[in-house]
Amino acid sequence: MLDPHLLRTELDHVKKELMRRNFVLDADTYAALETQRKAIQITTQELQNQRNSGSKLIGQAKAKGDDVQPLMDEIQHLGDLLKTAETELADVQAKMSEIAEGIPNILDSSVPNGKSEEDNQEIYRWGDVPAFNFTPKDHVDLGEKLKGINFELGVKIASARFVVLTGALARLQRAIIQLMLDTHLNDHGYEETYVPFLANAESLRGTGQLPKFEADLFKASDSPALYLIPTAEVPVTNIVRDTIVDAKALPLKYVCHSPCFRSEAGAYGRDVRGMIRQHQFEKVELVQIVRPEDSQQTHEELTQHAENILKKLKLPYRKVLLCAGDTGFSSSKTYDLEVWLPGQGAYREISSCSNFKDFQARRLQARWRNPETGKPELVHTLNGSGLAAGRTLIAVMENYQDAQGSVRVPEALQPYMGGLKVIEGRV
RNA sequence: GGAGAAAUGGCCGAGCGGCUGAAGGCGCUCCCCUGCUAAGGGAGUAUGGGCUUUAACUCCCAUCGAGGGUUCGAAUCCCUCUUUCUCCGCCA
Repeated sequence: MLDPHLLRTELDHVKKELMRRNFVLDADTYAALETQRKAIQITTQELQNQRNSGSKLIGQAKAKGDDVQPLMDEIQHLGDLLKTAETELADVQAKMSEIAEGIPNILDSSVPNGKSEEDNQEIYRWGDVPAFNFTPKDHVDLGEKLKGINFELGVKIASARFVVLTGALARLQRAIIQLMLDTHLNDHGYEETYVPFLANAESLRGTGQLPKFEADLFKASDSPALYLIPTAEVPVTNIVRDTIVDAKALPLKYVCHSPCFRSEAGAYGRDVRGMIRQHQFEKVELVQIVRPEDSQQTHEELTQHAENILKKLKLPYRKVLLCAGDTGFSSSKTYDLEVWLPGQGAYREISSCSNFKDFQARRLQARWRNPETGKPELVHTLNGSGLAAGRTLIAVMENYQDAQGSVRVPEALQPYMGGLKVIEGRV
């Protein structure tokens, strides 16, 4: 959510900023509501004031034993007026917050203009794209040959966009997750967390998935309303909802492995082959809660932490700064890390690292006590995949394949595979 | 799942329908005092909004788990919900 103060005082500026996202803010409607709100709030509070002071007089008169009836007659009628005013006020406020909750974050000034992924800005590439003296297979063919990835079983047990992993490949995914967790714990100083995989509406509202993107979620229960988490960002960031964090405790650095569930409602026909786009996938998520002045720097560091995993696995990737049109609703600035997939001959997203600044914090009422002002102030929140485990598995398979269709185990993963160096096809 | 009890500031804890945004204690901050320490004395110590076309102060409004209701007036009375605790049952 944006600062209501900003919406009040610099509405035109906000509108102009949001144009970069192709988001059209109905400023006139909002401004009209704001004018109404102000007027109604003033009358409401004036009425409340009259009632309060009148009631106080009655109390005092009663204590003295005076006749109270005339006073009571005087303020009795206020009740109805107040009720009307209060209802009207609540109504206007509800309308305003409905609009406000649907407004995306203002982009950082460093975010380039652009409409779609094509306008994203490549920052740099890392690693050498492997040269094969044979035609590299994609992970679907490799997985079939290695008898470790089975999409038919996913369909049988659940539906399309689910998968069953077995044997060494299932273990390889777990090894990848272990490597990531250990790296973030030991090298990057994160704290491991274990969280609910179902989240309530309030939590999802806090991180920005609700109310606007309910269609992307799986709802698991109606009362209470619970949703399968689309990312660990939701439960982990909500750790600080409605809290005032001690300044000395910042930054909070959490790492969390979790499954993620996405309905992929808008993705019919996209990435139907393979496990690029699944309803359920594993991810290791990094979340940081920081002082506002630190978030810019933290964003760079957090992205670096995700990159370090790719480097440990020696997977070629590129770092991309998302353009205005491709940056997510809650984010002010996002770097994507895209890993090279030989099977597709393309770079594909494997991590997304975002600085939300105070956008989520305001929805979450996540604050810290600034020692300089002594006042509670909003924190900044950031997160990034470090990394998506399913896609990492794919990337390892495709980049480490040989002509026989076997997959070498990257050195960094061998300790987690009981020393196994090569995954070979089996009968 | 059944029965009962409870929910008040950073924490503990009081609170008869009116003078209670809230006693008292602890903690914390500042000041005073005493070589140091300990002890002692004094003052202060919730959040959000009205609120910006200077800001601060004063002022006004809201908030005692949440939401409704009764009333001129609710922390206090009534209803619903949530959560926590105790006992029973069930369970990895």
